[in-house]
Amino acid sequence: MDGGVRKTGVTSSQVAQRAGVSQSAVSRSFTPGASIAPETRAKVLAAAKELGYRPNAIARSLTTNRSRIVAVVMAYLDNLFYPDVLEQLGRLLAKEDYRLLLFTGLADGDSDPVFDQLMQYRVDGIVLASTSLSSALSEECAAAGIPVVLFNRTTERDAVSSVTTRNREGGRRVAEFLLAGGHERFGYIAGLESSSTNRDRLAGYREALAEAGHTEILIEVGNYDRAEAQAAARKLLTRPDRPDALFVANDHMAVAVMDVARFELGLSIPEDISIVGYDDVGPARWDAYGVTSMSQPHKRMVEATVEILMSQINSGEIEAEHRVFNGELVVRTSARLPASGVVEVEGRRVFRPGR
Amino acid sequence: MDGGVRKTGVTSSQVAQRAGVSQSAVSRSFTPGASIAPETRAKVLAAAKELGYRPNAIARSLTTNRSRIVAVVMAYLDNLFYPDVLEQLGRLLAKEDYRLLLFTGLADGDSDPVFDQLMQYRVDGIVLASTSLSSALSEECAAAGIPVVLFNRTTERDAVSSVTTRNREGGRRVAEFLLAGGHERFGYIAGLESSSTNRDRLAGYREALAEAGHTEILIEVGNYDRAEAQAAARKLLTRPDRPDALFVANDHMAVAVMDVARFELGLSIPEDISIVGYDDVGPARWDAYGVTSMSQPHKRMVEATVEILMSQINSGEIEAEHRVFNGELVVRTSARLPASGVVEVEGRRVFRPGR
DNA sequence: CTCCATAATGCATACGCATGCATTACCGAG
DNA sequence: CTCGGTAATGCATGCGTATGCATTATGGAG
Repeated sequence: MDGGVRKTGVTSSQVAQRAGVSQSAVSRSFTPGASIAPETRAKVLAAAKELGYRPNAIARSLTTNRSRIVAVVMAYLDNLFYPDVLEQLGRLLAKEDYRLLLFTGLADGDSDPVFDQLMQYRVDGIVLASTSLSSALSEECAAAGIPVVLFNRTTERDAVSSVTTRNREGGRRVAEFLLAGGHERFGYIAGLESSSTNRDRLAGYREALAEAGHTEILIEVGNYDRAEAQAAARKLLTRPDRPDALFVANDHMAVAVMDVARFELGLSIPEDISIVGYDDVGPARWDAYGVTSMSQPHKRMVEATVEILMSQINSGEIEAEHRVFNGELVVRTSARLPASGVVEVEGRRVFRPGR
Repeated sequence: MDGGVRKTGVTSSQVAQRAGVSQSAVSRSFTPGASIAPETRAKVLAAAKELGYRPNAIARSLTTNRSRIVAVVMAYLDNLFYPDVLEQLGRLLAKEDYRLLLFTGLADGDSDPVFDQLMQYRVDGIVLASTSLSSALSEECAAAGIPVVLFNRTTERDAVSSVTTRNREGGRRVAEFLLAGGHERFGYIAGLESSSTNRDRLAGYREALAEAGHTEILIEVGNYDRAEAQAAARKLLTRPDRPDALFVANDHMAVAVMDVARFELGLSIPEDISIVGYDDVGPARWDAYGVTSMSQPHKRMVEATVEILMSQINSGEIEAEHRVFNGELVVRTSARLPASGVVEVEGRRVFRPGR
């Protein structure tokens, strides 16, 4: 089970010998801004090329105490929102000369199980997408000087930064849209109930509905899972008092719900029921669904995430920073249109209720 | 731009001092199978816990010459096939106590740009999904003793293992299915033309059609991209001699094509045109699409990938291994049914032409 | 032509851990 | 009671790089 003899690579000393210089000179040749004569550097680079030398990032990390690796913990990869985020995250981190160590395959909620792994690799930063971290571990990170950014989740704890959108306002906006559309019976298909994102969206939705006199919301839980969302939809949509307006906590579940509504239950959308989702993710935009959905500006969110990381890594100051973005209700065909409030902005139809 | 003073973590020497033992003893306490007295180990672990010690994986890598990191290079994350693969890859690697370093955001074709990065981190293995590697670099890996596995691509080069399905046979099967359905005019929407996967699928398709006397295939190129595939579909489907049978190189493009066919061109599927895809990926199974598609057993493919990696890492023998799996044509509603050959297997309807 | 400031280079060491080797402790057999 | 064998432990060193410090080379000013 272990006979592997990995050939040890070319070292800086070997290059040094070849080039007739010291190991230090080799090191400096690969360090931007180091004090090294151009011709020496040229000699070194030539020798390095001949030998196929590449600096050993592992050894470098040992001395610099910087790994140039950012850990990303991500769940729900079957929700295209996250692969999108992942791809851009990888791109931006690469631009900053950082690598991305991915941890996946665990559920939402607590990332504690993988925490040891992260720490062992002395990552320079941590991004937790669609998941959170226990209070004890957050503080351990802060103590160790490792910046942590929650993506699309929040927590009240300090020392942990976050990047989110105004989910409460988003929920309100959805309610206003559905109310303006003249709907009467409101439903909600929840994500993971413990997630801040889900709680806030529901809170805003409920709030705005209550202000309009609608205090009853039919709720089922989908846990951000396609199959569970479909089961929830079956329950909700076969009731005698079936809602005529349904807010689904994200698009990943919304398209699943639409499949059930249309193909299992034979409902017409939006004639029989209006459906509004969240995220404005790929499939929601596809013609077969055309989900009316609260968009999240994920590009800017990822940019903010990387900005926070880089700033904290470079300054060494771990001060929790909370970036909150605005969403926009993108209007498509999955929900009845209100008489007014739908406007065209930058090629998209969005809902902006008049004041 | 750099004032960060990362607090250096707790070291094994500190733990040793605390526990009143040597640094070696601490190291051995964390090394399974090492010679260490149970009570000594207990003392060490206690001290380690008090101090919050975690072995430094970076330093360990330096001495063991093993990073326990596998690099994964992956393109097309917007095609759910790949996130699926990624998730499982992460899961299986974690089970083997390996970490996953992700490189993404680059196009199909050549992974050379990120190659330096990989090598600098002395990864123990490399998985190239939906992309390939130049011949020179492949050999460099082999020379360095780093196993490389191509996932869903092949190459004639030695020293590089691969995991694929029988794409040629898959293409044939699709052709047979469409022929059995009585179609007359055949089209193909290609993926990236330089990819082995695309070439093989088309070759099999063309071969089987030719055997049946159909030598003309209308071909447009979609490059595995949604927008390009839709543009290709518009061209192909507005021709006067529009095909009545269309094979699309993967499902990611197939659903895009269906959207164009149905919602832009008002075609009925499968009445006006039959569409067959490849991969049997998430959206293809959704009721709104119901794509008839060649499935790829991605779970087993990922398992094989990890098996190859582990075997080569542990043995140190880098001998190219090629694992080839069989697909199955899963029959849904996007293509006209043939009179015979569709059978029910394990809850799925598949096409298995009689001999 | 001399002298000094600066750039370039080498030397030596540290980073945190694993591991071969030597040493010590321990236990059972004779 | 002695001896040999094994388990447990410590010591010392190496892994490949970065970097502070000392030293040497260089070039320009006076």
